[in-house]
Amino acid sequence: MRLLVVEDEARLGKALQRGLQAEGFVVDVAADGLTGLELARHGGYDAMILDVMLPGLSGYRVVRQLRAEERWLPVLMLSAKDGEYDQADGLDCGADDYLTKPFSYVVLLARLRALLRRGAPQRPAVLTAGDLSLDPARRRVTLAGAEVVLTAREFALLEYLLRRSGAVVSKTELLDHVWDDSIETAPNTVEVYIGYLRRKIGRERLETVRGAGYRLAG
Amino acid sequence: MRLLVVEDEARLGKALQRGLQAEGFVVDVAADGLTGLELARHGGYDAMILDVMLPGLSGYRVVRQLRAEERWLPVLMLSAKDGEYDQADGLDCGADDYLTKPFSYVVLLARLRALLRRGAPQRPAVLTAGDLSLDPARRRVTLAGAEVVLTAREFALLEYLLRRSGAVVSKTELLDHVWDDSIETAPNTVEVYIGYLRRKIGRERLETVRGAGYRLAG
DNA sequence: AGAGAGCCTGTGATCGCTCTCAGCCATGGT
DNA sequence: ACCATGGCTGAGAGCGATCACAGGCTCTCT
Repeated sequence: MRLLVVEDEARLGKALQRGLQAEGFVVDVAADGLTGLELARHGGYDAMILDVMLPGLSGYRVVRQLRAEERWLPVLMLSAKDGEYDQADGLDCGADDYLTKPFSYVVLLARLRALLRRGAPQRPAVLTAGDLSLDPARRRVTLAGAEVVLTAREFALLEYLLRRSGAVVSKTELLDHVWDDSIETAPNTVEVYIGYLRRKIGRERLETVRGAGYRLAG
Repeated sequence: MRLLVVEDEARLGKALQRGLQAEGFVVDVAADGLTGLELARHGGYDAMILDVMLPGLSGYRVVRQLRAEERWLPVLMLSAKDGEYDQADGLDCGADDYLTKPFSYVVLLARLRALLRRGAPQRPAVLTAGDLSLDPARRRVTLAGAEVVLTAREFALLEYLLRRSGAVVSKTELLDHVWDDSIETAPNTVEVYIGYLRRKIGRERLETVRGAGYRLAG
């Protein structure tokens, strides 16, 4: 784990660096806001410990700037100010945690661990096959970059086919998984919706396997 | 946003509930560790405020159990113990933040906001989508720089949609997270409020996905 | 107590989606 | 080449989702 410590008070900076290195972290130290910001931008750190009172650029500004640039590395703020509004301001600027000096080293470590634990959020998978892609969360389908508008049923059908992309899927299987009341629904319904899909995503991508079902080009 | 408060001291629990509801949160309160754990498992909350000293099952155990079950909802711990090792223990059990009683309400709110931010896929202090921006801390919404005045419910709805910006959000999900008594409230209510929002922020920004829900232009 | 704001429900109209039906077409076996 | 089987498609009926409007209820502030 790589950490960036931005702290102008040399002694504290050194102490932090040594202590954190002893815990197995790789630690760089910057002594002012501007170099801190620059390093945070391009240093590839896993988290940042940021003093508020800095020469040049305050800690508040550093976080705000980082967040404005859509950089989301975890930031733990350090400050001598312990007023409730100072703390709230720091957090509302985009910091993830806030510690007031003097702080306990044990607490700093625990909070740092908590921050690192909450790593990058996993993004939901996007299903693709060739130039076709489907995003289940956004309910969006694109074909060679262009958006394709599908109805709810068409979407559900395509999603199922994409999950089995390349395999032959029978009409009964589709009725079971894409339609609610598979007994009541005629197999012809599937054929109809396959037809709709073909019109929207292109005929050649969705193959008929006579007597067996359908196959989406994988 | 749905919150779960687990606190056995009835007066503090009530006070928290009232205060947080005034901020637009949907808040449930549990008075002991076991019901708290059960609710956290299946309640679909966005975050949890958890007292350490609880009858039956301590707060430490509740978090540990939740994490063991791979449930990652953000947890803010409350405790009267302010020893550095108590704090470190709480965080190392899997809590995301730790506040010692007595705490400042302003700080609690700021830390809660930071926690919710961190849980979201993206985590700016101010939520934006295009020329629309919403500041949870200041309760302000601006559209292309001009302030938009929203009622409490409209604000909560927009905030939730913004946090899921780009994704399709179903009416039931909205009822769960933005409304208190989701069973008692008709889906039509959501439709009505979507209508209000559209009038205020512009029709084109808030798309209907028929049969699925609504999507805020991301 | 009264006024006003905000919140929710009920109703009716509209419109898009879903599915059925009936007939046509394609395929492959004889 | 012919037939049987299975697949495809255009048209349309019905239904369910969505939306807007209006009215009633409940709080809060004066």
